[in-house]
Amino acid sequence: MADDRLSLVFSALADPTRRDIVARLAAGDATVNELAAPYDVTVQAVSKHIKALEEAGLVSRSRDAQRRPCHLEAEVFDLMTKWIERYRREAEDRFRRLDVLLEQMGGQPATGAPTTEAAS
Amino acid sequence: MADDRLSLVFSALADPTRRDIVARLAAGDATVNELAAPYDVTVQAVSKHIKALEEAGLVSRSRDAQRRPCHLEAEVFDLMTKWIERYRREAEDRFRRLDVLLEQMGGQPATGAPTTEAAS
DNA sequence: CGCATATTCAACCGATTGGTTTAGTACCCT
DNA sequence: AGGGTACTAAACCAATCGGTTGAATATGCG
Repeated sequence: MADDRLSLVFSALADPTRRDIVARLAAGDATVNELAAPYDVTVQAVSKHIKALEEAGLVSRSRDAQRRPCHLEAEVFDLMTKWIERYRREAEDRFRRLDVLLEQMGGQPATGAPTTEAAS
Repeated sequence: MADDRLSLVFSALADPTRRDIVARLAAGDATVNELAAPYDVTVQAVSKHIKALEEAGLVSRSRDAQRRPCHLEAEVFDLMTKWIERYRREAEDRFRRLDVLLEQMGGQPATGAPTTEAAS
């Protein structure tokens, strides 16, 4: 797998267990054991998932005795949203131009054309 | 790999070549051959990439003689942004509450606190 | 110290991935 | 019909993934 930041983030979130971990961390920091509890896989497997999230920059960890509390680094989400929004906007602009063109040609407007507050 | 929609979309975008294909499709529809041209992999490999994007719902295809023009379905991006924004918001709200709490306790405000127009 | 708890490391396993080559299908043109 | 172009399917391969078990490390507690 490519090791650039965006690839790491996307592939970290491609796994439902890891997305669930992120969702739970959004509600508050938690230790590996706490995070592992709800799943029916071993704590080692969860430890690996957390490591993947950490390498993607989505999670950071501190130390509290033998515990390693995990903390969600939500800023990394920006990297994704920026990428997504950029191309979504391009695609929608293009669609809108096409729509205008079709109207000028006297045809029906294209169906499902995104509006200015597209896909809120 | 999990086959729920969100997993398919995230893992489709975890590959830099596929992200590049999406970026190029945002500028306009293109055929498999056109898309494959810039990369130094075989057209079959690109065909597979496009299939992955298609299965994630990011790309649709029509038919034009022997050509199969690819079209970006930007609406699917919403699925991701919704997921991302939800947990980012939760995490930031939590961070802000902590920040307020620290101030009430007379300490320094936490550093790097997200503002209301967080990480623009 | 000795033991329990929390976490990681290492080795292994089957499934999946991204790539290849080779072959097949679909369509146009003469 | 025959041949070229665009694309997909199939079989294969090395690398990675998500999981396991078992052992190691780090810390707190009596």
